[in-house]
Amino acid sequence: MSDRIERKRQPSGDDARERAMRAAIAAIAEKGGPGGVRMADIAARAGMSTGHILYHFGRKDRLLLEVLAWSEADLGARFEEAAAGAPSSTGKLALFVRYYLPRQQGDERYGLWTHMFARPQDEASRQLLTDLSDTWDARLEAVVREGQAGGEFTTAVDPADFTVRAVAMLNGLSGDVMFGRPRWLDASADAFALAAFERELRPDQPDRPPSSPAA
Amino acid sequence: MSDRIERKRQPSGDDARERAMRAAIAAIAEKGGPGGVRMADIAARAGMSTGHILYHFGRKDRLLLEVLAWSEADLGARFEEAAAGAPSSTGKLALFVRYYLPRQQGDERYGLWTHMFARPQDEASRQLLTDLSDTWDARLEAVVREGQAGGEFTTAVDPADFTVRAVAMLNGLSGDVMFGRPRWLDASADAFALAAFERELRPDQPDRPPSSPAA
Amino acid sequence: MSDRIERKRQPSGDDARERAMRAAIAAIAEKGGPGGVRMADIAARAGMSTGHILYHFGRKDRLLLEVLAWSEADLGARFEEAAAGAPSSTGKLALFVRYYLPRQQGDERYGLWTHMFARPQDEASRQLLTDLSDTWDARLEAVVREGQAGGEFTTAVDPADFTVRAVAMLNGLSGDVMFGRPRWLDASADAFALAAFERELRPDQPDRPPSSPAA
Amino acid sequence: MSDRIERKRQPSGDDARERAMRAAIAAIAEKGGPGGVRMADIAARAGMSTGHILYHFGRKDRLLLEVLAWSEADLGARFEEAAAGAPSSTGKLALFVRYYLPRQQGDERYGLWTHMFARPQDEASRQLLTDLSDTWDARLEAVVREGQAGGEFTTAVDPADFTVRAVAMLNGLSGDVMFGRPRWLDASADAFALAAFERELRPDQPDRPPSSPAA
DNA sequence: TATGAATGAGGATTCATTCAT
DNA sequence: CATGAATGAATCCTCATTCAT
Repeated sequence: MSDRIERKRQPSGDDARERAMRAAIAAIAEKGGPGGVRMADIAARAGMSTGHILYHFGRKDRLLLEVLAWSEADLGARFEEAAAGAPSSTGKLALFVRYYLPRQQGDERYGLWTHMFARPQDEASRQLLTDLSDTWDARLEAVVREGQAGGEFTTAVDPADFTVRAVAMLNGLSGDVMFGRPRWLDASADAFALAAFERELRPDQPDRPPSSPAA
Repeated sequence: MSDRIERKRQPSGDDARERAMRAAIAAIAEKGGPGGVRMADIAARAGMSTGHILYHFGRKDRLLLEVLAWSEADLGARFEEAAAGAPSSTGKLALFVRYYLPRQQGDERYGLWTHMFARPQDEASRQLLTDLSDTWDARLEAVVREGQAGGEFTTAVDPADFTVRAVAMLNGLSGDVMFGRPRWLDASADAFALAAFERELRPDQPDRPPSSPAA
Repeated sequence: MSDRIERKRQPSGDDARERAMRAAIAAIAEKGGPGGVRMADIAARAGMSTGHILYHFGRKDRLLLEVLAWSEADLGARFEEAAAGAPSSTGKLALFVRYYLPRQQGDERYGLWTHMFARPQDEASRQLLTDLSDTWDARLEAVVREGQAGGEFTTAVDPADFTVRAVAMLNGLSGDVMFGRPRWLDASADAFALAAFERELRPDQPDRPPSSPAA
Repeated sequence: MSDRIERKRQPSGDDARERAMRAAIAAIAEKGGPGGVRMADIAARAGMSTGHILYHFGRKDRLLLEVLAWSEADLGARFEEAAAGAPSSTGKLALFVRYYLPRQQGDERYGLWTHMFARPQDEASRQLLTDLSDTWDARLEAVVREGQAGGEFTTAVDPADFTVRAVAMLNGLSGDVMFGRPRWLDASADAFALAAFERELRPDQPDRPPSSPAA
């Protein structure tokens, strides 16, 4: 994917790369978005010079892109590990929602996504972004198929179609959560989404009432 | 709502205000987003000085916010007019989708939304943004309720809950479309969304197959 | 020539333009060349902000170009005024040499010339530079033709050809003088050039010996 | 001369030095001047690290200076070899002009000269530059003297004086050619200069008309 | 010799915003 | 209302040079 991926864990310089990325994430969280972060903020946190950071990443947007890819890869791995230990597909579905939605208003991932999505990218970056998105799609679709195969989920739902709708909804919900839409201040977007998914995938379950926030 | 709304159609200065807003919309479309637009671009297009524009709007973000409110109000009005002439609730649903989703990659509305959502706003602005969103929610919910009342849509669906899910999905889809996610290059996000909504609201209809892009 | 020329002497802003140009000349002289001058130096000297200077000139090189044009126009005017008062063509020739050659090692004109000549310019700038050069050529050629018409100079010399050679030589000499080539430390490049020109244009004059520095 | 000159052709490191210098020349030609060339460009072309290049040359300007000296020495040697085989002094004169003037707009020598002349140098560098210039002067003067001794050139011309004038003119012409002064786009600066020199050194020759570009 | 990571000063340029007129 | 001159903070990025290995 990224042309740096295969160089990970190189003796010396990759330590610097990783430190820079960690610093960037922290700085973004603190400043409330990638736009508010200056290279100097990141450099200061990482304990290196801006020049050194640029030496590794070339330009700010490239750093941001790599940070996004890196943190998404990390989150994805953690999701998969958690999912591997889940007892049921329903459990995996719940984990997907939990890992995918932003945890809080300051969540740095979402800001990174919108920042990168917002501005025109070179083709390689667009591809990376697309790959990142597709990977999450694939994870969800796999959960659905597995649930169907195991008889947990109805086969009346087309997994691919469901996935597109579900991820789109999750993305939309993410925006609301990040903005602090009042609705999600006292209700859980997590629970809301999960309930909706379950109603569709497990229609015969004892009826949960439609979740509250919409009321 | 906005402290300017009530001054609309006032004799003189509103002409300038409107010219500025139209210019802003055009400039945003041309530059591909509010971030790429300078006050000077807008001023040039509007045929006035930047100073004059700021005289009316105070600061750039305020202008942008008013532009968003203004263009959403306009779009909403056009939707309602169109919906009023639609023969069925299903038709209104289709119109909602059509008006709500961005028409194309350069659509200036979406950029405006994400721009405003992205950065910390004063409370008044947050409220305006929330109102704007809520208004669209209300429009969709009204369509659903009307369809249920008329027997067109199933009453098994909770209108409020459906609305939240539907709008979230539409928002997520908007992001994909604006980014140019390959999936929506050859398939219609409009049709995809509409099909999904109809399957849920009119479950007994002759089965449409799940729409293609997800396949 | 410059698209600003006609706006000279405008009430307010042109004062700023001129102040900026004067400041630039002084700064260049002090720092020993345009390369060593920062916008901030110029701004400080002019008593304005760098932003204000860029507001008028757009970018550093444009400022430098206008400074060159402005100072050359001024020097040219002063030459022409002096020449008008000269009793003979020989006198005018001497004045040409005196005005054209750099007066000293720190002369800001020459640095400006080489700076602008050195880097790739847009077509408009190239044209301006060419015009500036051509104007000096024309001045010298006029002196020669006048001298021939008045019988002071031999008509055996082709004025256009002579001019090209003479100006080229003067340019080459300028480089030597600015570099501080030892030869011109104790001898006068002025006198050397003038003697050469006179030998060619007034061949029957009592023989001056070839000027010393070449010895 | 240079404190490195005597180490030339030393076993190991001189290979690296020479590779670096060749790379520098190529890079300068490509980037259109020494200013546009980064150490990294040179290093990449030479297949070594910037660190290694600096290890050999200490600083960029020093490298540039050595490149100039090296390429001038080479050019001078080639001129002398060619001149040795020329049948007449007139032929040698033509060769001098041909070797001395820049061959084309991108000629890397001229850019190097002006780059080094432009900025303040330490005394050793100034001396080297002066020596380099003087060497060319001496070459031309020798040709003139030889032509006079052989009866080819008139003895009415003082060789030293002529040389100073001729080289200055050639330098001035070089600037014009490098800038792309329109005059020399369709006419040959070579021919123009040579004609002028011949008219002076061989006054009784069947009259060539003054060369065209000046017309 | 050779590398390349690391530095850090340097500097132009951008633009929203202010304000005198 | 309207202008546009003036501000000046904000910041990315460049690149020669150093230095530990």
